[in-house]
Amino acid sequence: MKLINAKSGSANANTISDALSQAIHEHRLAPGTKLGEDELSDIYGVSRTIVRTALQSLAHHQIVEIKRNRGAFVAQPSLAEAHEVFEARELLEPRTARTAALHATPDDIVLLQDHITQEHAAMNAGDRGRALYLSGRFHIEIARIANQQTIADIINVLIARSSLIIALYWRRESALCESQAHHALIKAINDNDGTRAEELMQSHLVDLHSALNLSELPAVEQDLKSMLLGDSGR
Amino acid sequence: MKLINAKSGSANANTISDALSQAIHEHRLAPGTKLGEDELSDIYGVSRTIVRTALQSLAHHQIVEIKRNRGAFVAQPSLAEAHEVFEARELLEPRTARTAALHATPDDIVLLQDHITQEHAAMNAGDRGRALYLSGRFHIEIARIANQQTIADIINVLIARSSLIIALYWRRESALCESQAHHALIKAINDNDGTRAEELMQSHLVDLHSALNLSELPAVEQDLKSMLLGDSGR
DNA sequence: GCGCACAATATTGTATACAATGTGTTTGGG
DNA sequence: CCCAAACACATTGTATACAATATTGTGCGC
Repeated sequence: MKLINAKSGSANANTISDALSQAIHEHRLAPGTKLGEDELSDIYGVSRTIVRTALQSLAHHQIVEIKRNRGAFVAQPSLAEAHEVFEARELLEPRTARTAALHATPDDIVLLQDHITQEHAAMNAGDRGRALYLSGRFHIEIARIANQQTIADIINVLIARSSLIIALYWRRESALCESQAHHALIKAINDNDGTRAEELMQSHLVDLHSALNLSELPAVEQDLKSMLLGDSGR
Repeated sequence: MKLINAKSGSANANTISDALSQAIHEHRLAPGTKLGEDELSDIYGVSRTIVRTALQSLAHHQIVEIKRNRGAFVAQPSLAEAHEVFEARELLEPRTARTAALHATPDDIVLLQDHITQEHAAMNAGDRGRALYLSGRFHIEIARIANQQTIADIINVLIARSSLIIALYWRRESALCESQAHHALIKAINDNDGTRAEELMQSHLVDLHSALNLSELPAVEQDLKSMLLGDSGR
């Protein structure tokens, strides 16, 4: 496992959980990956106490699963969870986008456009993981603009889980071109057109949701089992 | 501080956080109360390690605030947070109630009616705290019936925070008679009337939200300060 | 050679010891 | 008598030692 920000000697629980969270979000850590405590405490130069705090924090966000006496693993959301996450986002985000459109200041617009620019740059640089991370941040930014910190926190968690869901269930056929939808959203927000912003966000989320593969995929830990059971060629 | 379930010797982090959570929900622990680690580890007969895990869990749910080098305190949501929490609930719960109405089985109805009965019993017994706790569980139960575990988890957190908000900002004039609204909701759900369930939940939440005191209350910890500054009489 | 039981190892769970920080008290000076 | 600085105390933060559990490896019997 290779992680950035692995400075030795001066990391606290937040920096570790943030680093892991970002790594997961950018698909540098795949679902099912074991996150050993000793391993992480070596990497970050802190005791297991701190590492455990960080892992518990990630577990609360449901992007890490802690199995008793087995350790921490990057979560593998089930297909049911995947649908639930997007359904929750569809309840929260459209109305929040409406509010954001009514509250947005010129500075906010600049910030959002900056996001898009970076997103585009990452995409052109071939760094799909970073583009995905940035597109998630875009959604959180909208909740912040709506002056709804509580909803922003909830969306933050849902987006982290969405990243795992995309890693597991994304259909390769459908291209992940979020920047177009985001661009349209910025325009609606800039025009203070709440209704349009709400509609755009709604359809954007429906698009994402419908681009998921409907068939249940085998979990990484289950891969071995299913392969040994003979269906390796499928 | 006096807490139930204080068995010595066999508690894990979950039992402690659940006990504290319930105590907070039932208003046996007031906002601002200091939750000392040694104190809790004595009460539950475990080391501070376990207590800290429990407190961190509650902090993630935002019903406990951990101040670095100062300790853990029962959270004191600001008025802005209070509004945000109810706005989030208004986005999530009505639509979820609709789904529940369409999914509910006869067993579910029985379970909900059971809830109401207990709620009523607690109210008659003068145990307002327990009635409040049960009424919260009622809302979570609806999300469960809607087959939306993710949303149920979110609502669970929001309701815990709502309990703190009620403790801080409730107007005494307005009676807290939720069982009527809940009764009407059960009827709509029993009739599989999704639209009506959604409407009822919406108005129920608006009622709760509008029953908050609009003026910011002084935080408990600030009481001392403001008294020492001379405005003791206000 | 195969399967099961047992032992060795590695990893996590818990408790405790020590360090760091904040709080309250006491004492000295004005 | 009041204020301030320094000290003592209490509490939290972190690291480490030990215990419990799961996993892996080995050897014995069949």
